[in-house]
Amino acid sequence: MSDDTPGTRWLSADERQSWLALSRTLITLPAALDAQLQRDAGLNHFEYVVMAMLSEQPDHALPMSQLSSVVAGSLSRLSNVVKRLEARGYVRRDGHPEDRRVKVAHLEEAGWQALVAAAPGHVEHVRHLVIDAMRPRELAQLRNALLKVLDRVDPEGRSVITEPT
Amino acid sequence: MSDDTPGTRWLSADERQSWLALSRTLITLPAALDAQLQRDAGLNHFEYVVMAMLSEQPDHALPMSQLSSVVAGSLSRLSNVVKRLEARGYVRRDGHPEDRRVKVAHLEEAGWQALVAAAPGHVEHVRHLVIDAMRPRELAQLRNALLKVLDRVDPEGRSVITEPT
DNA sequence: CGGCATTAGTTGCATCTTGAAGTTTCAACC
DNA sequence: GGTTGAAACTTCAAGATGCAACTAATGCCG
Repeated sequence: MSDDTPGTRWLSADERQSWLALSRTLITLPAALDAQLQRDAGLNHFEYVVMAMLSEQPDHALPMSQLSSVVAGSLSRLSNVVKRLEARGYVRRDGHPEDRRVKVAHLEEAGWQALVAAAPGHVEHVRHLVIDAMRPRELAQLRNALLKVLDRVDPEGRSVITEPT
Repeated sequence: MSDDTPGTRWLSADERQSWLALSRTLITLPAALDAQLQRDAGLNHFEYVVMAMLSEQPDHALPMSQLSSVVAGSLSRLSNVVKRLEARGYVRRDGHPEDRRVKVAHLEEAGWQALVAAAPGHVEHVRHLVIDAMRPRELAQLRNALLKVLDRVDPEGRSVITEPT
């Protein structure tokens, strides 16, 4: 890129390399995750995350908008996904007794089963692609850096992710 | 997740936090990039990357399949995108004189102009979300970790990205 | 109470992506 | 030199996403 716009702070060679690595990861990794899950479990990554987050709630349930924060997706996207999962019998949507605007997504038994069936292969894959690809030290550094990015992307930071120890 | 499958090495708490941070980034950051570029330049991130990579070639041109490696996207996806860019007059596809199977994507003047117009805002945004969000040291660590991931995701490693210095 | 802004969620539409299948060209092999 | 296999692309149908518009319920404020 040319540097004829004095007002813009272009990236240094090092910064550019880092950005390219991240940019490439954003294009490549989701495709790899989707492919494995789709092939082995008939789910895409986002669907998996939605069910996984539900499964970690004490009662396997969460209102739609809270769920959308937890999975970091738009409410619109979540609504579509939950509709699909509901059609497969993986999830149910109940009304909320105290606030009739709220719909509570509830993981069904079949959804739990699908999750349990998909989890080992998925974890295996994640381990292979990320966790086992580097030393614990480097993994911690990765988390540290990504948390700073997430803080910029979503300043509200309703992230469930805790600070590194 | 339950640990009743002895054969699976589940993630430790630390590993899980790191994976969640990455997973969340994969969902969140592309949306942020697309939103800015779409709003300010009428391009999505992938379209931008395609034109940017073309612009960095000596002759502003590259065969489709080589381009698809450089941008790390599938050939099918690239074909669709280039067709759109061609319809806007941003790119042209020429035949290759020595191998008639090959189509060479060529960045047009209008595409170059669009890129030059979009770049400052995009770089600004990338700086804000990633580069300026952390210290140079941490940025280097981020790159180091992501390169290891990329090595697993695409073992062929036709990446143009060089090793950290 | 009556209106007004806000919150929760869904949906329609236009766009994008993917995966499979098809075309054309080249290379290799006997 | 024909056949077979692979490579380079494109295309099409099916599914996924985002945005904006919409409904509906709640909260608030005078």
